[in-house]
Formats: sequence, C-alpha cells, structure tokens
Amino acid sequence: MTDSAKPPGRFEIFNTLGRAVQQFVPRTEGVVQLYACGPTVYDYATIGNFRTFILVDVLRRTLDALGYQVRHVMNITDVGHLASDADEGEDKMLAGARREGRTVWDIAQFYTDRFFADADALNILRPDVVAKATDHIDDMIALIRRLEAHGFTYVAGGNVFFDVARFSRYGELALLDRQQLQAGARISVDRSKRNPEDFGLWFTRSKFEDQAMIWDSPWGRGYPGWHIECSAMAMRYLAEQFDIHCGGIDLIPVHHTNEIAQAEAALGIEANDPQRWVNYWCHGEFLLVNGAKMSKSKGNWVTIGQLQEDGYDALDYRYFVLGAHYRAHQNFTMRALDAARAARAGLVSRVAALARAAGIDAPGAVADGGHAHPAANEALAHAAHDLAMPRVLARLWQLVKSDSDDPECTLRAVAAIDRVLGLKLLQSAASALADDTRSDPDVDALVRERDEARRRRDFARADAIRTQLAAQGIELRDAATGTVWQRAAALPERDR
RNA sequence: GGCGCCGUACCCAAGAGGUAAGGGAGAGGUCUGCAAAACCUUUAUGCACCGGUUCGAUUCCGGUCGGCGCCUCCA
Repeated sequence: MTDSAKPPGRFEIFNTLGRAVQQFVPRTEGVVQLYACGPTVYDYATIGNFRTFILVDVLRRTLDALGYQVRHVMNITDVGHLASDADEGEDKMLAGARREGRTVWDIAQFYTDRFFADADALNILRPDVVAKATDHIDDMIALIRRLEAHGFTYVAGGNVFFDVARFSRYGELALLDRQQLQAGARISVDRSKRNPEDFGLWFTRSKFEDQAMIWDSPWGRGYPGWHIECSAMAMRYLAEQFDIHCGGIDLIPVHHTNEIAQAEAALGIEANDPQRWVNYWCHGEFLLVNGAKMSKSKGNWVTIGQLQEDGYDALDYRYFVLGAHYRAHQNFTMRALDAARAARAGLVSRVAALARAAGIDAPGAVADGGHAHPAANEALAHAAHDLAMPRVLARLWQLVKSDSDDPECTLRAVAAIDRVLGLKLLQSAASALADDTRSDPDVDALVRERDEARRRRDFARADAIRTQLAAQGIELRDAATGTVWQRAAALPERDR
C-alpha cells in the first residue's frame, strides 16, 4: 500500500475547462473530491456507458495509487426527465415503466441493481457515496431557492427556469457561441422561455397525467429539472467547491454547461473569479460500434450481459477499453473484443507462470510491491500522465515477457500495475493455477490409461482416448511434467 | 449555419520535431509419436493527400479529401 507519509505523486489531467493537459492541484493537499455523473436507471446501461465508468474508475485508482485520498461520489438518476424543456417527448422513467408494466420505482430499483452487477463484473470500484436523485429533492429545492434569491430564475408557464442571460460565462466549458447556436435546429423551443438556452429547474406542468414522481415545492407540486440533481448532490456530499467532475463527452454542451451556470450562480462566483465551482472537468470520448455511435435511440446498443451470454468475461471488455486512450474515439467490434480476450488470457497465463516459478500457490494474495520495481514506477508514471492506459499495458507486457531471476518480485510489480488497471490479474492467475490440480476420477483414469498406451507406443489407443475425451469437451496437453487436461472453454460464436 | 474530434500495418491501437509502443491475427521455427499448449523469430523506409516552416515532420502551420460527433435526451 502507498506510504501515506509521502506526498502524493505528480498527476496531470486534460481539463475540458481550458482544453489542455494540466498539472492537477487539489483544493486540499493530498485529498481529491471527485464527482461522476451516474446512470439514468430506466434501462440497461450500455457498454458505451461503461466505457466512461471505467475511465472514472481508472482515474480514481490512479489517484489512489499516487497516494491521494479520494472521495468519490456518484448519482443515480432515478427521476424521470422529459426529452426537452418544451415538455415534449417522453419521460424515460415512465416509458420504461409502461414498457415493462411496472412502477417507476420498481424500474429504478431493477436497473440500479443491474448497473451495479455489471459494474462489479467489470471490477469497477463502488463510489464512496451513491446518491439517488429522489432522495435529495430537498437539496435541489434549496439550491433553486438560492438561485432565486440571487435573481437567476424566473417563472413562466408554471415552470421555474434558469435565466442564462444573467450568467455571462454561460457556455464557456463547451466553447459555445450563443449567437451562433441554431436554437431549435432539431427541436422546437418552448415559447415561454426568454432564451432558448434557458433550462428548467422545477416543473409543475407536465403533459403526463400519470406522472408518478412529484413532490411539493415552493413553486407548486412537481418535479425537478434535469441538471439540478448533480449540482445539489455534489455540493452536499463533497464541498460547495470541489476538484474533479467527470462524465461522458456528450454531457459537455448541455448538462455540464448548465451545471456550471446554476452552481456558480448560486455560489456567487463572479465571471472574473479564478475560483471555480469545479476546477477540473474530465470527459470520456464515445465508444463507436462498427464505426457509428451507439445510442439507445438507434437501437445498436450492446450490454455487458450480452457479451457475457456470448461467452466473454466482463474483464475482456475492460481490457479492450484500456487499450485505447480515453480521449480518443474507440471502435467496438467483435473482432476487437476477441483480440482483447486473447490478450487478457495471455497476460493471465504469463502471470500464472510467474507464480509457478515463484512457488506461489495463491498469487491473489501477493501484495503489490509499492513502487519498488522500475516497471511499476514507469507504468504508474504513464497512468499519472493523463491516464495513458495503453502505455501502462505496453509496459506491463514488457515486464511480463522479460526474463526475471526473481519471479516473486516481478509478481509484486504486476500487482502494483494492476492496482491501476483493475484487471484482476493475480486473482485470475490464481484460478488458472487451481486448474493445474483439478481432478476427476474418470478423466484421470483415462488419462493414465492413455499415458500407459503411449509408453507402449500404442498410439492408436492413445489417440482414441484423446478423441473420446475431446467429445466430452476435454482437451489434453502433454507437458514435460505430465499430461494435463482442461475443459475447453465454451465459446458460442456469434455472427460477426 | 456554427462548433469539436479523427484519418498510423490485415484488425484494434500508442506515439514524439530526429527517424514508428503494445496486443490480436498471419507466416516461419523450436518442442512433440501425432496434436495441443508453450516459447522464439518475423510482418509499416511508412504514419490520408498537397503545400509551407525546419538541418530534419508522420509529429508544427495552411489547404484538400474522407470519417465521426455535437448544437434535443444520451456516457
């Protein structure tokens, strides 16, 4: 574990606010306050969603490995939101409920559970705080009241809006030029708004008669706008001003832009104030599927569960994601996933071989070697430079392929590197080693008989036994130390 | 109309102003009764194209072509 007496290592991260890789300086020495936008739980999360959650996880692991104390907060959006401020489209939670004939509350619980099941399979660490929007309506109302007190709101058509014109820095994060935006280019604009960019803070008017999630508020019975929850919950569980806010790149132009507006307006942060609500904004690029964006609306989305049904381990997907830099597009194809699976398997088998060489039966228990090993040092340095995970992987491969006269030391370095990668390499190697000693009376008897036959050079009989076992899905390998067997991995092939 | 990103071998994908990480796949080899596994070796004088800056660019600048995305919700 990291020596907490030492100051944290240097960390650099690309800041969307400023569009440059910057040296990370936390507000409080040695402590990182991190907020990540979580899932909307009206349907399964896609592998694209999880690309971003893996980014957050890697960020958190890297900061931790560098010696920072990280406090990680994530929201669960379990309240329905309309498709636009114009009260159009459909409420996603309601749509999910209608689709499945269940209540919105059931839907939220079900998909929240599914989300964490997938996240666990991907070895994504749980945030320190998971906050549900519906548990924090009071915090949102309090924040809206603060905005109201500062004169940043107005009521129109029964709904409370944020007045963008009052916030001069509006759009800075997204480099938006308000004059050039084609408002309503793709959707119609709510006529009651003063400016097209104004966004709802609290709605009391909805076209949905069966709106199940409504609460009392100073403005009437209704429900909160889309953006207020993250700001309210981040400020509640972190501090009013904190270090890093993460999300997908698609959140930049609207969600995060609006979050900055409402939070800085509420906090009274002036336009020329160097003190920001959040100092570092970190965004993950999109995952493409066969060259095109994956989205729920297009229907070309893939879930972790689907990959598992096809015989892949969630960690194969994690390896795939780690193979590309988080700020670059990444193209998901089954062929690329196959490559990731093969690569991860190769890594695990090399780690298992190191454990054998070191005489360690349970490599899962190997403590990481701190930063004693140069390879671990270099790998961590790559991670610390804007999360260059492809370089971390390359360094790991170099380490694992090098001849080592101290396999245990190498193993400790692997453990240290995997602390950042989160690929469970040591645990996986442990189960690979367990396979070495697997036994089954019937199979063992046949294997012994075959060995006898081979000794007699009765290869016809030996091959017959091998064929017989193969029919049962058992593969034999005649290693120098004797014959070992394993069940062939069942890998249903999907059309690709 | 405005804004942003990208274009590296068969595939995925790093990269830096000084001569192309890593993985997968393929090929060759070692080993083996055969096979499998494992291991070794190997695969871009080249980084979309055209100009410019430079002693030197794939890496910087400008342009062209091509792909993707945003300006509704979406990670």
